[in-house]
Amino acid sequence: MAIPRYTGAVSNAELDDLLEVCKALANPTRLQIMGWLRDPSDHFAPQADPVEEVGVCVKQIQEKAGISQSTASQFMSVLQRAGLVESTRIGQWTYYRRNRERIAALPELLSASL
Amino acid sequence: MAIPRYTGAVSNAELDDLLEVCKALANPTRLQIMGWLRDPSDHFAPQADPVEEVGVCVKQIQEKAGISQSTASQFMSVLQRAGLVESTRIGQWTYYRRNRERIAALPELLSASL
DNA sequence: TTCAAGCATCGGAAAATTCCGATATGACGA
DNA sequence: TCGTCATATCGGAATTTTCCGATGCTTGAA
Repeated sequence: MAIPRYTGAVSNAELDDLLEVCKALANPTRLQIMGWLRDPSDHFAPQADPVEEVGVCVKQIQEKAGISQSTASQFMSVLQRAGLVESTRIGQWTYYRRNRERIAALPELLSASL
Repeated sequence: MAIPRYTGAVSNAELDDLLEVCKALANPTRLQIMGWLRDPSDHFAPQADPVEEVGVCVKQIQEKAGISQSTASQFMSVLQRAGLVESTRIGQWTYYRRNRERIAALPELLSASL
């Protein structure tokens, strides 16, 4: 049984975490989407449920980004797995919104890692 | 001639910049290297020139990371193009060190973009 | 000048990512 | 119950990234 060695200021889990975030953001469209989600009502048309509460549905993101439906769905999954967005299913829609806590913690994670 | 439209809080150039940073960090080895460069003397053996001043030579990084010489050189180029490290050539060695200003500015860039 | 060390670049095989259309699932309305 | 809409997932072609060995360049010592 190997004894884990203390390797620095940041745990491996945190580094893996940061890596996932970087991979998720290492795509121009996904990075843009994150920007649009900062001010949803500025970038997306009105929809059934209030944008500011639940977020933006996949269809709106797909149209805005000019990508296929399947790609839009996959992109949002990638962002969600990285913890950058949260989702709520209401009826036939899945609404995505920024994960504010997580995003607010990123600068600190960055400062601690590089 | 198209008139550029104001599209939000962050310029396209800044987004491209952030994208390059994310791409550079979206690799486990490169991310690790950035961490090692925070405390070079803790992670690398002594070398001809003082680590704290000029940085770490490619050979040390290569050995620490367990990658080939060519890969080490390429990885450092990627990090440099993203602005994350600076280099100094002294004799036969190329020393790489963190770009402190740039790294210090990252949290703000991040906060402004997502 | 010659040799070796350190680094950068080239060429390419393998792996991962991108992004699509097709298809499946569940919700809603007629 | 059917058909439609929004979304998720599957399978795969195209592109990009990864990472290597081979090669070329520059420096410093002999």
